[in-house]
Amino acid sequence: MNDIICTVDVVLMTLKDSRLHVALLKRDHAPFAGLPALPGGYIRAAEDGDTQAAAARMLREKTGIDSPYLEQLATFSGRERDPRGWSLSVAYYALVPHELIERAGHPEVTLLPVDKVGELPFDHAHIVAAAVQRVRNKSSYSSLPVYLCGDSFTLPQLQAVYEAILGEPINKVSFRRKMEELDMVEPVAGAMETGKAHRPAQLYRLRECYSRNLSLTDRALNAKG
Amino acid sequence: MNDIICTVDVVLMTLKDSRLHVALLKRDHAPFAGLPALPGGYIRAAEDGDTQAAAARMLREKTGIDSPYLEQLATFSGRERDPRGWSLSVAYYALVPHELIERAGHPEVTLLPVDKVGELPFDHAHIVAAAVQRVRNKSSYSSLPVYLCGDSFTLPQLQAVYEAILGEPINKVSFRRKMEELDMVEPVAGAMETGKAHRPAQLYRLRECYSRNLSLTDRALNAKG
DNA sequence: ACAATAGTGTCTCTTAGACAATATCGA
DNA sequence: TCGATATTGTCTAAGAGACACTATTGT
Repeated sequence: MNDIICTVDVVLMTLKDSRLHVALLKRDHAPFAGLPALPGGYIRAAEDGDTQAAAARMLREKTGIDSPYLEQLATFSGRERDPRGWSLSVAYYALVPHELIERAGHPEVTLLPVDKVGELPFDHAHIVAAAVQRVRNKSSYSSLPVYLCGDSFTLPQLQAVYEAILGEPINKVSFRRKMEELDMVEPVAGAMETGKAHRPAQLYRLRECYSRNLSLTDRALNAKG
Repeated sequence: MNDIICTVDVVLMTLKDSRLHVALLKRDHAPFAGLPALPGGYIRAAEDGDTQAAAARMLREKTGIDSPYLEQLATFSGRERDPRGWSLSVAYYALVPHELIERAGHPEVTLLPVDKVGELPFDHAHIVAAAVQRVRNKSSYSSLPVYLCGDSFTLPQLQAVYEAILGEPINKVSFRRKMEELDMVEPVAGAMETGKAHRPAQLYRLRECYSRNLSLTDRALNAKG
């Protein structure tokens, strides 16, 4: 009665060498078996409560990661995108610290810089591009990038993360003012980053209340006009 | 093989009496036959190129409207939202001038203020709420509201539209500066709004290049902090 | 002339960015 | 002490909002 292929795909992103990377997996089934593609698969009505749950399951099964942040990106559909026929994929995106991927220890996961993705099966290159655009845009007015950091981090580190995503330097004073205003991080009392040959930096952590929700601002981080 | 119900739903909105309204239709099939709900229905793989085309078809068939602006909102899914079983609905939203709905002449279309929607079948109330939030948010930094105006309009009229959507007054000077900066409207040479007992206002129209694309700004229209 | 709203000039206040001064570590 | 980077203070410039003034219509 219903001849539509229903899938979810997840764009798992992280920061490595100060550049945004996307996680790809070699496909083990046709079509496009053997080619790297986004982790994804069929929605299983029997076991998935909704598409969000399906995406979380896919991420867990294929990469071993349980991401705190997993947001719906958009739905991609059409007759041409899958050689098997009319298909529909609900795409999600997740941001995690690099260590989390290492620790999950799924060696078949490969990380590719988002600007080096090139051709991918289906319309996955298109989905990745949409995800990157969403992350860039959302990072400019929210706390989204903290999900790329570990449990604790210094403000200069966090600023470097923002700069890596946005692709341009941010004024230090403005950045600190903005973080203050967003009120999303708090200093870890007494914890400093030591070992460097210079003044130690205060360690911060994400406030509990924002562990799965973003902190938003109506004024972008850097407005060049 | 695939037991997922695939549908699209459209949140068609307009401005009436300076308030945002949503178009609802009485359902003529079960489930919830007879109740007002969003225009929507099954995706037809045979005739719809993708979900966007399906949404446009739905809007055309059920309301007689061909909206210049039709954007994907999000996908709503789950086991519980439809009594028939696990379902997935790709939701779209459209903004049109009130006259366009009148002129289409589908009398079964009823307009309800978005804050008076109350209970609706499926999770349609939820979808409407998401659409309203999206429109409010997007209106604060883009030319989205011009789709609610007719072919030509005065700047005070347009400002009133923005104020109706955002729910708060906007500074007149700032608004005009912003419209200038967005560069999305152009004066219609020599055309003025006459007949009122005061100085006539210049008529404007949307620039050709923005007829189906938004003009964006990185600084919100009104920032209260 | 008067009421009413359109359109513009300008002042002030807020906020972003530049710059620089101070602080604190390891070597 | 020196080199390096963290953190903070302050000045300047750009943009937003307040206010008021001028313009143009119908009555």
